[in-house]
Amino acid sequence: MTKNGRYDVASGSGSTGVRATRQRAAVASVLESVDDFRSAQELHDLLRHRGQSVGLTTVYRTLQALAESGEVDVLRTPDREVMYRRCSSGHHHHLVCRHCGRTVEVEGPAVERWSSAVADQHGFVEVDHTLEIVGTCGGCASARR
Amino acid sequence: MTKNGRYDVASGSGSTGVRATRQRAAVASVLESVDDFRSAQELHDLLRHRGQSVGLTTVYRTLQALAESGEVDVLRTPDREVMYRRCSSGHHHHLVCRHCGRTVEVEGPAVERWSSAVADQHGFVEVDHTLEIVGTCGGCASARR
DNA sequence: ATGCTCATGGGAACGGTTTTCAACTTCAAC
DNA sequence: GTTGAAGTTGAAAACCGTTCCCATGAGCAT
Repeated sequence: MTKNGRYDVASGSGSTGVRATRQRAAVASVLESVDDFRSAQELHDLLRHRGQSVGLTTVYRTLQALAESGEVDVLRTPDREVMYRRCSSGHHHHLVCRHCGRTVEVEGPAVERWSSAVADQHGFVEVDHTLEIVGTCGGCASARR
Repeated sequence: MTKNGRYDVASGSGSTGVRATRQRAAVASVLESVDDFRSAQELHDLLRHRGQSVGLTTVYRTLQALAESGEVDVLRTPDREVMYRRCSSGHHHHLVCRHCGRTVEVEGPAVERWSSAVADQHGFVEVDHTLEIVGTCGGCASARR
């Protein structure tokens, strides 16, 4: 929520060649202002309407970087679009409303244990998993009744 | 494994306008002959090499139909490709090798219970979920050691 | 201020998937 | 067996999210 022109992105190190730019700050800030999953293109549009235009290419690059460093969560919609959302650190899953996109982060220690047990049983190693729960949230359910 | 030209696809009804064609039989049969996930394009190639060419468009259409009717499972790779695999009926999840694609179907009643409980807790209804476990299978693990 | 290096962004390229549409099959009815 | 209505096919073009190219621009240590 910085009001002036100041910003700081990944304010750390100084040795690794990662630079603080207006664009990265803008992407980080727009992510901060929404709390559901958004596609790169939607974020690009939001930025334009805010008067903080950032090239689409840059939006993609920045989101990828953020995803890689674990600062945003990634979700793939059925229509092959990738959605992003700032997230809390640590491993978690999502409960997403299929209508409005409302998202709740949930943890499932039991699931973690179960999946590694199953993998083990079948001789799989370096196991990873994806789990997303989609449904209709309370609001949307009453709205469309 | 029909040796002659005969085939039958969705041999039923007769009233709903769905027809038995060489192409649909070919797609069904190639799916029968593989047991890992394959992309539409891979299946299209396999068919060509078998001398049972089917247009790519038709392969896509047929796979979509099969997926819709629950006769094949669908998986989306990180690189936005959709993979298909014939599957057993009923709800299940997959343990997939990230290197060779080897796939094991697994069931997780605990996961089902957990996810619907979580959804309930947050007021979500009509809940669905996706869970895929990816890892390196025993074979690939030793091969790349 | 300078310069080295990294970052940006418009436009072209990519690639999986879907659409278009005219020619072709299937199959129920005769 | 023929016919004809309706479903099916497939080559090529369109689609569309994403990535690449590369000339220009901007951070930051000096």
